[in-house]
Parts: sequence; C-alpha cells; structure tokens
Amino acid sequence: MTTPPQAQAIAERELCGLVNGLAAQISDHVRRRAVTLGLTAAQATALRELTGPMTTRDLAERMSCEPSNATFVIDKLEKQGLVERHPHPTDRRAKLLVLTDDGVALRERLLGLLTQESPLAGLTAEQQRTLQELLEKTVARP
Amino acid sequence: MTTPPQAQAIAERELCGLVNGLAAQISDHVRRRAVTLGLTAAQATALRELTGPMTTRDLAERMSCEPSNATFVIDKLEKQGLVERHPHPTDRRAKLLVLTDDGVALRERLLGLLTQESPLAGLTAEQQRTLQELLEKTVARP
DNA sequence: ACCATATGCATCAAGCTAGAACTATTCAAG
DNA sequence: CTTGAATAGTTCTAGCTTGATGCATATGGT
Repeated sequence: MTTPPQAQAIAERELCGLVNGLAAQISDHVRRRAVTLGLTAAQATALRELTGPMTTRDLAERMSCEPSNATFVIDKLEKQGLVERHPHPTDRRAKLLVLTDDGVALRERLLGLLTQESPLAGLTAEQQRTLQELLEKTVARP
Repeated sequence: MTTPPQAQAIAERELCGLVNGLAAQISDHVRRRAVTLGLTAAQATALRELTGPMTTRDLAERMSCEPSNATFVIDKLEKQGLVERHPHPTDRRAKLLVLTDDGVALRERLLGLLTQESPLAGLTAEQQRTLQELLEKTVARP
C-alpha cells in the first residue's frame, strides 16, 4: 500500500506541527518552572545542559542554538554569579564554562523541578524508548 | 525490568533535548526555504498553517504560539499584501484571516519548497506513523 | 618558518516571542 | 434588560535568536 505523494507531504507537514507543538510544550514547562527560581527559559535550558565544564560551542550544540546566542545567555548567568568563564587549558581561543557553587546548587533545584509533571509523562518508558530511537534516526543526519 | 527513577529522569531530559533538536532542525529547514521567497521563518510558518480562513486565535493555536505573536506576524504578512483581516460573520470581536490571491500563490510555492529535503525524510512512512501516534499521545493532554 | 584558511568567541542589528495590560464584544445569570 | 465574567484581538516591554562582522588564535600546506 503506497501512499500518494501529496498525502505524504500533508502527513509530513502535520508531523512537523506535532514536533513543534511538543517542543513548545516542553519549552513552556521549563519556563514555568524556571521563573520560580528567578530564571528565564533560555537560562534554565543552559543551566540544565551544563552537565560539566564545556566550551561555549559545546553548550550551543546541546542547546540547539547558535554560539552567539549561547554567549548572550551565558552573559546573563555570569552576571548572576552562576557560571564562570575559565581559560581553556589547550586552546587560547576557547573558554571553559564552569558552574560556581551557587550554579551547581541552583542546577540541582532546577533538575528537581523539571522532573515534575514532565510533558513526556504521558508515555510509558517503553514508548519513550521508541520515541528516542525514532528521533535519533532523524536528528543524526550528516 | 524497572528503571531507577534517577535514570528515568536523565532519559527524559535527553528525550527533551532530542525533541528540541528536531524542532530546531525543522525550523532551520523552513528558514532556509523561506528566505528564497523573501519570507522569515515565522512568516512562512504562518503561511503554511493558513490552510483556509481562520481567526487569529486559531492560527496562534496551529503555530503553537501566543495570540499576540500571531498578531505581530500577521501584521507583516498583511503589509506584504499576502493576508487580509476580514470581519468575522458572527463574532464582531474576532477577525477572519484570509489569504489574498498573491498569498495563495506564494503559499503554493512555499509548500512545494518545504517538501524538498524535509528533516523527516530519514524515516519511512511506517516510522512516521509511529512517531505521529507517540507525539499525539503526548501533545493531547488536557 | 610562513601564510592561507578555519575555528572560537564576542558584538551588533533585525526580527521573533511570551506575558501583562487594555479595549471591545460576547455570554450567562439574575 | 443589566451586570459581571469570559473571550478576541491589539499594544507594549523585556528578553530570546539568528546571521553578519570582526578579532584572536589554531592548523595545515609549502
């Protein structure tokens, strides 16, 4: 049973809408939790992705945004004393982003909040695995 | 085999990152195609979702954004002569967004461009259906 | 060693986005 | 009918995001 190309195109557009919708829902979830900690959604996302010391470029990659945007967000976090820019040990162009003690503590609180009422809670662990596999197939395209 | 809650939380965060990443990829795809038509990504998304006459609220819903944002984007499309705001037949508060002839024509060209090299092309029709079902389960939460 | 090219980050302009505040209109309860 | 609450749309502000540009540093070819 082959699907006509036009119907296929429509289905693909709907799928885009669904992905977009879920992303918006996740972003909303982050935003609502973040404000209770005095953070914006972007700042919270950066904090969430700072799993350890990394370069600005690496963070931008994890945030799925441009490096210039990561610079902007890191500026804010730095002003709040949550992150510091350290010199990179081997590359003098790069900077290592390192959480301060305050940053680590706030990140812990944030992660705790984010696991509550996650938009993905409607799926079983099995379904989440399936979803993850499908998304990885799509995202990892050279 | 039950997963410990902490590992579950980490998996969920990774999943959020993947959803976000795919959404960013789709947004990028739209942006690259849109500029060739003199449109921004947001304008193109609005044009894509204007499948027929609808209210500002409906469009915002389809775009997964706030009505105030839809107003902003429609302003731009209206200035370009692609959309008109007509009075709603039964509700004098609401407005019906209607594509002009130019709008219809440009939308056709846009849809043609968007189906090329879609970020979802890596999945088979079968996988796309599975993905759609999973996303619908997640998005449609009262 | 030298130089062309690429990379990492910052800065800026232009445009997007959410949320609060406001007006006009609708709807429902009395 | 009147009034109070809810809804549709707009405006405004603060903050996010990209892409272009510039500067410093790395890297590879000769």
